[in-house]
Amino acid sequence: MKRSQILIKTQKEIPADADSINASLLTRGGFIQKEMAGVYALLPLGLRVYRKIENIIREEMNTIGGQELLMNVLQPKVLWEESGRWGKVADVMYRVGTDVGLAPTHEEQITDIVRRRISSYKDLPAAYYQIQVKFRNEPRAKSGLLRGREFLMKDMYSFHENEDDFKAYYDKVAETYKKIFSRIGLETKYVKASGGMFGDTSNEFQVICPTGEDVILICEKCDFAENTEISKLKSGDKCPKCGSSIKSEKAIEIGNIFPLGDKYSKSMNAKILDADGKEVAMIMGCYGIGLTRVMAAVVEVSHDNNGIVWPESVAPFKVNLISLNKNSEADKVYEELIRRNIEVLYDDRDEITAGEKFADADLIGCPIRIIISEKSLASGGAEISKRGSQDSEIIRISKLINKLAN
RNA sequence: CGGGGUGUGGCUCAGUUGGCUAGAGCACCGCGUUUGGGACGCGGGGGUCGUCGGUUCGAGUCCGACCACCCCGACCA
Repeated sequence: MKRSQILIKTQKEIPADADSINASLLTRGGFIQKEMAGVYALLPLGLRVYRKIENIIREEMNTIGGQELLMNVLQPKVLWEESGRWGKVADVMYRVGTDVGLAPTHEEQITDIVRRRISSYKDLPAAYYQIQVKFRNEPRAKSGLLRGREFLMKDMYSFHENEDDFKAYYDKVAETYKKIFSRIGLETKYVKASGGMFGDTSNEFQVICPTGEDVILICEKCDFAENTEISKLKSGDKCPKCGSSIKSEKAIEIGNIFPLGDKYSKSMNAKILDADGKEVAMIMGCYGIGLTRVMAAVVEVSHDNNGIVWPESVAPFKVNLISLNKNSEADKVYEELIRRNIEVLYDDRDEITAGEKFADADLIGCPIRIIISEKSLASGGAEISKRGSQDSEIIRISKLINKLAN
């Protein structure tokens, strides 16, 4: 993609209403545009990052047998009355007229879909997921993409004939979540937490970060971790698992998995016949990842004074190619990269000073920067450097493409 | 939803005790000079000063209501 053709308008100034690092850098870099509190549009650059995250999640969900489907934003009141949540979630659910609401989550609808199609233990276990927009009327939206009123989420729901089967799948999902976040470049803690809307305990995936809203207690040695909202421990206590010291850390919750038991299957009459011909309520679990929140979390933990430092797996482009002094060599390299399917953002703009191109490249944060200029050509080729590193080297143009291809 | 703060070109802001054609920087358009860390000169375009009402000879400026955004709290599937 040529820089002169893509809709990016970087800005030097921090937006007056940017309340967080992610809002500031993503806005300045041209990834997002705020429309109102908690509502952001993904611009072409932001959408590219979002798609990378989405594809990683989709791939991993498919690997553990998740079947993708797409449910609805508009939710009928009658369904939510069945589960008894129409009144309960009134605060977070946007209403459209008197009988319709905008979906903040989809337990009701997935249960409705499954109960009308599955009536035998032979069809279980099963897991269904979607990647879709959610609406939650947050009393106070804040922190850019971290707490929005409209946001993108992957939510999966699993159905089982018994608790044991559910538990095995739950653990499998937890493992897969770890893998997903690690592929995205985020190190997570697996944290015991309250069930929030559902009342039971749940497990959260937290990224330790000073700008996080949550406070978690973690063991310095082992993997013990609890959210302070449910923990009886405090910083300095002994770890109940290994006896080491517990410390508290601020963190961002990017994923949350819940055992739902038979809460929805019972209230909504989602039953199957088991092997003995006995009618039982299905056991359910639900598993969420906030995609836009993940995007924000990456920025919160991976940036420097000059801008974002994207992990390669979710970077909008792998390479940021910069041409100085208008030269045909850079054009040729660009064409070759495109031909070889290497994602490249080519800063081909004339009448833009070198400093401005460098500043833009740092702000946008692609992992690899290549400069082709009179100076670089005179020293033997192209200058290549990694975002976040001061080091750079000159590489012959003939070798450049192969180096980038792997 | 309680307490506080802020609303002035696309962005960041200035605007004195109310005073006549509302400013700067960035961005944008034109011409020229520049070209390895957010260049410079000259010339341009772009504004219902959040909205509505009030006070006044006169309101960006004072008063009231409302709206929006931000902060602290409550809330957070």
